[in-house]
Amino acid sequence: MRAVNLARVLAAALAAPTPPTRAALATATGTTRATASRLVDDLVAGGLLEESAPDAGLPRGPGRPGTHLSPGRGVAALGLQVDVDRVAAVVTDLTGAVRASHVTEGDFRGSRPEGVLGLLADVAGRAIAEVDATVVGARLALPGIVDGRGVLLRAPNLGWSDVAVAAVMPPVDGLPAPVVGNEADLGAVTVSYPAPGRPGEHADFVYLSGAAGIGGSVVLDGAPLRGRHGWAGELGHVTVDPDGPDCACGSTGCLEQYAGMRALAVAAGLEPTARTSDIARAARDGEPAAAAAVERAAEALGIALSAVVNVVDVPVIVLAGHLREIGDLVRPTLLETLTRRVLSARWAPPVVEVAPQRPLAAAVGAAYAELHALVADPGRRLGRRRTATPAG
Amino acid sequence: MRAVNLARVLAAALAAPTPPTRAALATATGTTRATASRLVDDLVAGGLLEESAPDAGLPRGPGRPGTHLSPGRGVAALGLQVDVDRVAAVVTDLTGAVRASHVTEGDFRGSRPEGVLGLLADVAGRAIAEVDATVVGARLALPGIVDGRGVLLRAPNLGWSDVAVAAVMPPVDGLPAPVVGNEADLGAVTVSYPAPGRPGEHADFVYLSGAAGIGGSVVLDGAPLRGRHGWAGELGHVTVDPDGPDCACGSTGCLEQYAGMRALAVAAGLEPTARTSDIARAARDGEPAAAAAVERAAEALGIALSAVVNVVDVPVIVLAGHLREIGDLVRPTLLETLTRRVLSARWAPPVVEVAPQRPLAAAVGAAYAELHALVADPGRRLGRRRTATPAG
DNA sequence: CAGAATAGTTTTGACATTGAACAAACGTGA
DNA sequence: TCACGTTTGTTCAATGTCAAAACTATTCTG
Repeated sequence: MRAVNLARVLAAALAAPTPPTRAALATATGTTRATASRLVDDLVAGGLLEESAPDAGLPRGPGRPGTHLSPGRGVAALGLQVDVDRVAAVVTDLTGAVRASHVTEGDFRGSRPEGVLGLLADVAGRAIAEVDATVVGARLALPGIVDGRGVLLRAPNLGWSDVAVAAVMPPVDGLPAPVVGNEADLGAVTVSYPAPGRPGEHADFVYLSGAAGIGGSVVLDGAPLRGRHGWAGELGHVTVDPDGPDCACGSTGCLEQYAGMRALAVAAGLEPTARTSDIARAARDGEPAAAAAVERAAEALGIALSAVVNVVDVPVIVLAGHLREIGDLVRPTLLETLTRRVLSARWAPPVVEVAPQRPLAAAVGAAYAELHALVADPGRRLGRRRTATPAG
Repeated sequence: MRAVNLARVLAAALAAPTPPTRAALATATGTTRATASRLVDDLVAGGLLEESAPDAGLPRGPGRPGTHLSPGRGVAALGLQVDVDRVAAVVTDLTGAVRASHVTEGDFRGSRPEGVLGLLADVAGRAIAEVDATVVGARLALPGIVDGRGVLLRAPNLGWSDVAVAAVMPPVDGLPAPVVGNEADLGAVTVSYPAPGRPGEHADFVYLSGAAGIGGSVVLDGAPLRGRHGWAGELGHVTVDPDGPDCACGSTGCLEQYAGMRALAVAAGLEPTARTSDIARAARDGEPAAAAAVERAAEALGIALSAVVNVVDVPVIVLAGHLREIGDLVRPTLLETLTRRVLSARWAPPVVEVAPQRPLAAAVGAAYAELHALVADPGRRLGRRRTATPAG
């Protein structure tokens, strides 16, 4: 099927670390130069790829130099994000460049969805207006449990329940309503793919995103594990100690009660709304309460994550969100706990990393995810382009 | 691509609950009757499908009756299994019928791999000799951690480490060395597929296999979750209580220390080698120690499994192996614990089931898995069959 | 027994891929 | 400087698969 090959060629072009030639794509996809060339022509005509001038200092040798192909800058996607303290919209093209970015801050705890999603549509409209590219889709990252049909079932920190985004959010610039996804799942996309379609350093890892609560995503082979209903990755409520403190979810001893920002602040003897940087500073300064709180969080993280690694065999942990700031503080104890409690640690030592600094990671990941949907089926956008029949 | 359609037609034929006709396969796969018919012809010629007489009491109506297609009985696979107390070999064909089955009992704790694998080759040879079908492959289920290249890294209850099966096991009847897999992963195959290629009641579930230790497999979309190295599903060593009893693995409070058969027997006040049925009987008879042990196991299972469900969103639990026999005893507490500790329980109530009684489930699942590999790529077996060109 | 309905086959045409040949563009070395 | 090798990209005929439609076969219905 042509659609399959089209997708494979485009994927190979985006995955290449440096702009490849038609011939390179042919060998990468396993087809002949003839077919690869024809497919590339269609992709260029559709704006998904661009022929870049061979000016750059790329490696040269004998033979005819090829024309190098870069991701097209004419197609882009809209990524949206709602947090407890801001709404944001970014527009990203196939090169991964953030072409526009708008944020509105606020306090959205216990807010009404109508108002917040109205604000979101506002920043989204402004972001799109700035960009000279066709926006192929929109995706929204929400800090909560989302069902398969675009309904947010529950976002505890926003205080939202059963929000049908498509029905509540005003339409943006003629685009269809955004696809809705989990904030951690979409944030993880920016780690598995530093740019759309370009694989990053890790393809298998656990992404732990500390925000108001603790969200997680298990990434396997570059794709977030979804599970039966798409609710996989709820690491915040894994039981760390069955006799531990009560949690708002109705259980006891959940990870969030040890490593959640609020719990951490209280245990450190600070205001419940203290910022993570304050907790980190106090711990680094040797304040006993803060240091003990961080240590306890590290061990709790180790217990919860060892369960994850035992069950899904993903020995790389990426700490993101607010957990980035205490990453180096928790790493030693976390690693030690993992090594002790993970059965396969002997053969695959656990790795703990801090996510690269990336503003609005969830929104950017949402845009990438939407672009990935395009890359998986380029034929849809190019249409049934028939072979150029000479008029006659 | 023709290979893809060939696989789709065969998969549809196997998935159908009742022998479908060519026309039914055409609509099921979305192709036209013409193509489906041609592909079916090739599959019948290759022995992968059989035209069954339309004698049976299948639904009849107006129109020309079609010829119904059943899985071919001419191709089969060899499934092997090594436990602490037996080795077994089964030969299964595409209909799912066990055509031959041989078992040799023994005590293989702390055994030497050479001897046991020799016994295994022996029963395998006898099983193959009985069957009049071409055996397309062999797969071996082992109770331990297996790497991607057919090496058993560690099977604690057998006492084996770093066993390269292909190098140690004598060849069986000219077959290539068996593919090696985890016992729980392969046992789970028989639950997701009651017959090769035929989807069962659940496509997403956690399979918990109690043998000497506790093995597990997380099945998503019919396929066991493999993870980065293929070691996913090690549920036996998920931490239930960080302050719990020491485990042989070096950690503390592992699930195996509560729900493993040995731990259960000791907690019930019986011999460490007591049979599960004895424990179950004692608990049912109201012996306090036994009842308390089972209750403790149920809660431990609930804590460990709630972590699994939170992380991978698979709300169906299937208890297999020795856990089958205490299934009804642990179910109430297990369900209650899951409901309390699983965040999404409100929207998807957990389900706990007992696996259907199936002798040598792991070996049968191993054979099925090998047949699935064939179904995924039927072209490999059929060869480059060219269109029937009339001689001339 | 005519007609409707469904199953399966044959034929024809469209289309994508392959393979080979060919033109284009560059470096190398005599 | 110029022939030669080398690599890129395109063109063209051949091949194979699928889709659409027409056609045959076989049953049930009235």
